[in-house]
Amino acid sequence: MKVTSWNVNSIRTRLDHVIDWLQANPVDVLCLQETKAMDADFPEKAFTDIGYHPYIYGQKSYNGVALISKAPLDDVQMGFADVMNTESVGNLDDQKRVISGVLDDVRIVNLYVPNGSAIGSDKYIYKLSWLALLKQYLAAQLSLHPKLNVCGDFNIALENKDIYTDKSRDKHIMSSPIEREALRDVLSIGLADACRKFTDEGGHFSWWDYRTDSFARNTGWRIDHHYLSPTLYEQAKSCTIDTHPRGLERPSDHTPVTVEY
DNA sequence: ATGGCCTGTTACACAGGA
Repeated sequence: MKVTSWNVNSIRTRLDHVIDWLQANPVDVLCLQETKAMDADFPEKAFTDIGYHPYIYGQKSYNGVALISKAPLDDVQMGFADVMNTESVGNLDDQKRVISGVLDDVRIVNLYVPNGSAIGSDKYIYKLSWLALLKQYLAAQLSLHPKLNVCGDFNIALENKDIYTDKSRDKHIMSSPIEREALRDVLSIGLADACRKFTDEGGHFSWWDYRTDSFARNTGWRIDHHYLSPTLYEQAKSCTIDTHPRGLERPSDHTPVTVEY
Protein backbone atom coordinates (compact mmCIF):
# COMPACT_ATOMS: atom_id res chain seq x y z
CA MET A 1 0.00 0.00 0.00
CA LYS A 2 1.31 3.43 -0.99
CA VAL A 3 0.29 6.69 0.64
CA THR A 4 1.45 10.11 -0.57
CA SER A 5 1.45 13.51 1.13
CA TRP A 6 1.46 16.63 -1.02
CA ASN A 7 0.88 20.27 -0.16
CA VAL A 8 -0.44 21.52 -3.50
CA ASN A 9 -0.91 25.22 -2.64
CA SER A 10 -4.37 25.49 -4.26
CA ILE A 11 -6.00 22.40 -5.79
CA ARG A 12 -7.65 24.45 -8.53
CA THR A 13 -4.41 26.04 -9.68
CA ARG A 14 -2.52 22.74 -9.42
CA LEU A 15 -5.21 20.38 -10.74
CA ASP A 16 -3.37 19.38 -13.93
CA HIS A 17 -0.17 18.63 -12.01
CA VAL A 18 -2.03 16.54 -9.45
CA ILE A 19 -4.06 14.54 -11.99
CA ASP A 20 -1.00 13.95 -14.18
CA TRP A 21 1.02 12.86 -11.18
CA LEU A 22 -1.68 10.51 -9.92
CA GLN A 23 -2.04 8.86 -13.32
CA ALA A 24 1.72 8.35 -13.50
CA ASN A 25 1.88 7.31 -9.82
CA PRO A 26 -1.39 5.52 -9.00
CA VAL A 27 -0.89 5.43 -5.23
CA ASP A 28 -3.60 4.07 -2.96
CA VAL A 29 -4.17 7.30 -1.07
CA LEU A 30 -3.10 10.85 -1.90
CA CYS A 31 -3.23 13.24 1.06
CA LEU A 32 -3.54 16.86 -0.03
CA GLN A 33 -2.93 20.01 2.00
CA GLU A 34 -3.62 23.67 1.28
CA THR A 35 -6.42 22.95 -1.15
CA LYS A 36 -7.63 26.55 -0.64
CA ALA A 37 -11.17 25.87 -1.84
CA MET A 38 -14.58 25.57 -0.29
CA ASP A 39 -16.03 22.07 -0.65
CA ALA A 40 -18.45 23.25 -3.36
CA ASP A 41 -15.51 24.54 -5.41
CA PHE A 42 -13.31 21.43 -5.07
CA PRO A 43 -12.81 19.77 -8.49
CA GLU A 44 -14.14 16.38 -7.39
CA LYS A 45 -15.06 15.22 -10.88
CA ALA A 46 -11.46 15.32 -12.07
CA PHE A 47 -10.71 12.63 -9.48
CA THR A 48 -13.84 10.50 -9.88
CA ASP A 49 -13.18 10.53 -13.65
CA ILE A 50 -9.89 8.69 -13.06
CA GLY A 51 -11.41 6.25 -10.59
CA TYR A 52 -10.54 7.89 -7.27
CA HIS A 53 -12.78 8.72 -4.32
CA PRO A 54 -12.25 12.25 -2.97
CA TYR A 55 -12.94 13.14 0.68
CA ILE A 56 -12.65 16.86 1.26
CA TYR A 57 -12.55 19.23 4.20
CA GLY A 58 -12.09 22.72 2.88
CA GLN A 59 -12.67 26.37 3.62
CA LYS A 60 -12.52 29.62 1.72
CA SER A 61 -9.10 30.93 0.63
CA TYR A 62 -6.89 29.25 3.19
CA ASN A 63 -5.90 25.82 4.51
CA GLY A 64 -8.09 22.88 3.48
CA VAL A 65 -7.17 19.17 3.34
CA ALA A 66 -8.40 16.19 1.31
CA LEU A 67 -7.95 12.45 0.97
CA ILE A 68 -8.00 11.02 -2.55
CA SER A 69 -8.36 7.23 -2.37
CA LYS A 70 -8.45 4.47 -4.95
CA ALA A 71 -10.73 2.38 -2.73
CA PRO A 72 -13.48 3.81 -0.54
CA LEU A 73 -12.24 4.76 2.93
CA ASP A 74 -13.90 3.77 6.17
CA ASP A 75 -14.75 6.06 9.07
CA VAL A 76 -13.64 9.35 7.54
CA GLN A 77 -13.26 12.00 10.24
CA MET A 78 -12.97 15.75 9.76
CA GLY A 79 -11.11 17.96 12.22
CA PHE A 80 -10.20 17.16 15.80
CA ALA A 81 -13.81 17.30 16.97
CA ASP A 82 -14.79 13.89 15.59
CA VAL A 83 -12.40 12.38 18.14
CA MET A 84 -11.88 14.96 20.91
CA ASN A 85 -14.41 16.64 23.15
CA THR A 86 -15.64 20.11 22.33
CA GLU A 87 -13.97 21.83 25.27
CA SER A 88 -10.49 20.57 24.44
CA VAL A 89 -10.87 21.46 20.75
CA GLY A 90 -11.90 25.06 21.42
CA ASN A 91 -11.28 27.12 18.28
CA LEU A 92 -8.63 24.77 16.85
CA ASP A 93 -10.99 23.35 14.21
CA ASP A 94 -11.86 26.80 12.84
CA GLN A 95 -9.08 26.34 10.31
CA LYS A 96 -9.56 23.14 8.30
CA ARG A 97 -6.33 21.23 8.84
CA VAL A 98 -7.18 17.61 9.78
CA ILE A 99 -8.84 14.78 7.84
CA SER A 100 -8.53 11.08 8.49
CA GLY A 101 -9.77 7.76 7.17
CA VAL A 102 -9.20 4.01 7.47
CA LEU A 103 -7.98 1.70 4.71
CA ASP A 104 -7.09 -1.96 5.35
CA ASP A 105 -6.82 -1.50 9.13
CA VAL A 106 -4.52 1.49 8.72
CA ARG A 107 -5.74 4.82 10.05
CA ILE A 108 -4.34 7.54 7.82
CA VAL A 109 -4.26 11.01 9.36
CA ASN A 110 -3.61 13.88 6.97
CA LEU A 111 -2.43 17.14 8.58
CA TYR A 112 -1.68 20.69 7.62
CA VAL A 113 0.17 21.99 10.67
CA PRO A 114 -0.03 25.78 11.13
CA ASN A 115 2.94 27.69 9.79
CA GLY A 116 3.34 29.96 12.79
CA SER A 117 4.38 33.07 10.85
CA ALA A 118 7.04 34.48 13.21
CA ILE A 119 8.46 33.31 16.52
CA GLY A 120 6.48 34.76 19.39
CA SER A 121 3.57 35.90 17.20
CA ASP A 122 -0.06 35.02 17.85
CA LYS A 123 0.14 32.52 15.00
CA TYR A 124 3.19 30.92 16.63
CA ILE A 125 1.25 30.50 19.88
CA TYR A 126 -1.61 29.03 17.85
CA LYS A 127 0.81 26.55 16.25
CA LEU A 128 2.05 25.37 19.66
CA SER A 129 -1.51 25.06 21.03
CA TRP A 130 -2.49 23.14 17.91
CA LEU A 131 0.44 20.72 18.35
CA ALA A 132 -0.47 20.17 22.01
CA LEU A 133 -3.99 19.15 21.02
CA LEU A 134 -2.59 17.06 18.16
CA LYS A 135 -0.68 14.94 20.68
CA GLN A 136 -3.88 14.11 22.55
CA TYR A 137 -5.74 13.48 19.29
CA LEU A 138 -3.08 11.10 17.98
CA ALA A 139 -2.80 9.29 21.30
CA ALA A 140 -6.54 8.60 21.05
CA GLN A 141 -6.17 7.43 17.45
CA LEU A 142 -3.23 5.18 18.31
CA SER A 143 -5.12 3.48 21.11
CA LEU A 144 -7.82 2.55 18.58
CA HIS A 145 -5.55 1.80 15.61
CA PRO A 146 -2.20 0.03 16.12
CA LYS A 147 -1.50 0.75 12.46
CA LEU A 148 -1.31 4.55 12.29
CA ASN A 149 0.14 6.66 9.45
CA VAL A 150 0.29 10.36 10.29
CA CYS A 151 1.37 12.43 7.34
CA GLY A 152 1.26 15.93 6.00
CA ASP A 153 2.90 19.32 5.91
CA PHE A 154 4.29 19.71 9.43
CA ASN A 155 5.96 23.06 8.84
CA ILE A 156 8.79 21.85 11.09
CA ALA A 157 12.24 20.53 10.19
CA LEU A 158 13.27 18.40 13.17
CA GLU A 159 16.99 18.26 12.49
CA ASN A 160 19.50 20.70 11.03
CA LYS A 161 20.31 18.20 8.30
CA ASP A 162 16.71 18.59 7.10
CA ILE A 163 17.65 22.14 6.05
CA TYR A 164 20.00 23.17 3.23
CA THR A 165 22.19 25.33 5.41
CA ASP A 166 24.39 24.50 8.37
CA LYS A 167 23.80 27.96 9.79
CA SER A 168 21.88 28.02 13.03
CA ARG A 169 18.16 28.16 12.44
CA ASP A 170 17.20 28.52 16.08
CA LYS A 171 15.52 31.85 15.41
CA HIS A 172 13.77 30.75 12.24
CA ILE A 173 10.15 29.68 11.99
CA MET A 174 9.91 25.88 11.31
CA SER A 175 13.18 25.13 13.10
CA SER A 176 13.06 26.96 16.44
CA PRO A 177 13.87 24.75 19.47
CA ILE A 178 10.38 25.22 20.92
CA GLU A 179 8.68 24.04 17.72
CA ARG A 180 11.02 21.07 17.44
CA GLU A 181 10.39 20.13 21.05
CA ALA A 182 6.63 20.43 20.49
CA LEU A 183 6.82 18.01 17.57
CA ARG A 184 9.12 15.60 19.44
CA ASP A 185 6.56 15.61 22.22
CA VAL A 186 3.84 14.64 19.73
CA LEU A 187 6.00 11.82 18.39
CA SER A 188 6.77 10.57 21.91
CA ILE A 189 3.41 8.77 21.99
CA GLY A 190 5.07 6.21 19.70
CA LEU A 191 5.55 7.50 16.16
CA ALA A 192 8.68 7.38 14.01
CA ASP A 193 9.79 9.13 10.81
CA ALA A 194 9.34 6.67 7.93
CA CYS A 195 12.04 8.33 5.81
CA ARG A 196 14.63 7.92 8.57
CA LYS A 197 14.18 4.14 8.43
CA PHE A 198 15.92 4.25 5.05
CA THR A 199 18.52 7.02 5.29
CA ASP A 200 20.34 9.10 7.89
CA GLU A 201 21.59 11.56 5.29
CA GLY A 202 20.69 15.19 5.03
CA GLY A 203 19.93 16.82 1.72
CA HIS A 204 16.49 15.28 1.23
CA PHE A 205 14.03 18.15 0.86
CA SER A 206 10.28 18.43 0.26
CA TRP A 207 9.85 22.21 0.08
CA TRP A 208 11.70 24.98 -1.74
CA ASP A 209 10.83 28.66 -1.31
CA TYR A 210 9.34 30.32 -4.40
CA ARG A 211 11.75 33.17 -3.85
CA THR A 212 15.49 33.25 -4.46
CA ASP A 213 15.45 30.59 -7.19
CA SER A 214 15.72 28.05 -4.43
CA PHE A 215 14.77 24.90 -6.36
CA ALA A 216 17.52 25.45 -8.91
CA ARG A 217 19.97 26.07 -6.07
CA ASN A 218 18.46 23.18 -4.06
CA THR A 219 18.15 25.34 -0.99
CA GLY A 220 15.26 23.31 0.40
CA TRP A 221 13.80 22.04 3.63
CA ARG A 222 12.28 18.69 4.63
CA ILE A 223 9.04 19.65 6.35
CA ASP A 224 6.59 17.12 4.85
CA HIS A 225 6.61 13.85 6.73
CA HIS A 226 5.15 10.39 7.28
CA TYR A 227 5.18 9.31 10.92
CA LEU A 228 4.33 5.67 11.61
CA SER A 229 3.33 3.63 14.63
CA PRO A 230 5.73 0.77 15.49
CA THR A 231 3.70 -1.92 13.74
CA LEU A 232 3.59 0.05 10.52
CA TYR A 233 7.18 1.28 10.79
CA GLU A 234 8.28 -2.35 10.94
CA GLN A 235 6.34 -3.01 7.72
CA ALA A 236 7.60 0.05 5.83
CA LYS A 237 9.31 -0.80 2.54
CA SER A 238 10.27 2.65 1.24
CA CYS A 239 9.86 6.37 1.71
CA THR A 240 10.52 8.53 -1.33
CA ILE A 241 10.39 12.19 -2.33
CA ASP A 242 9.48 12.95 -5.94
CA THR A 243 11.11 16.25 -6.83
CA HIS A 244 9.85 16.20 -10.42
CA PRO A 245 6.63 18.24 -9.95
CA ARG A 246 8.62 21.06 -8.33
CA GLY A 247 10.36 21.64 -11.67
CA LEU A 248 7.16 22.05 -13.71
CA GLU A 249 5.66 25.37 -14.82
CA ARG A 250 3.75 27.09 -12.01
CA PRO A 251 4.54 24.39 -9.44
CA SER A 252 3.50 23.98 -5.85
CA ASP A 253 6.38 24.93 -3.57
CA HIS A 254 6.07 21.44 -2.00
CA THR A 255 6.59 18.07 -3.68
CA PRO A 256 5.03 14.62 -3.08
CA VAL A 257 6.38 12.34 -0.33
CA THR A 258 5.34 8.68 -0.53
CA VAL A 259 5.56 5.85 1.97
CA GLU A 260 5.03 2.20 1.08
CA TYR A 261 4.20 -0.55 3.55
C1' DA B 1 18.81 43.32 7.62
C1' DT B 2 15.46 43.15 4.06
C1' DG B 3 12.87 41.05 0.61
C1' DG B 4 12.75 38.17 -3.08
C1' DC B 5 7.49 34.95 -4.97
C1' DC B 6 2.88 32.81 -5.20
C1' DT B 7 -2.36 32.31 -4.23
C1' DG B 8 -7.02 33.92 -3.43
C1' DT B 9 -9.86 37.74 -2.70
C1' DT B 10 -14.28 41.31 -4.69
C1' DA B 11 -8.75 42.85 -4.84
C1' DC B 12 -6.96 46.95 -8.51
C1' DA B 13 -3.32 45.97 -2.30
C1' DC B 14 -3.71 42.88 1.03
C1' DA B 15 -3.22 38.60 4.15
C1' DG B 16 -0.99 34.42 4.51
C1' DG B 17 2.30 31.37 3.43
C1' DA B 18 7.30 29.41 4.85
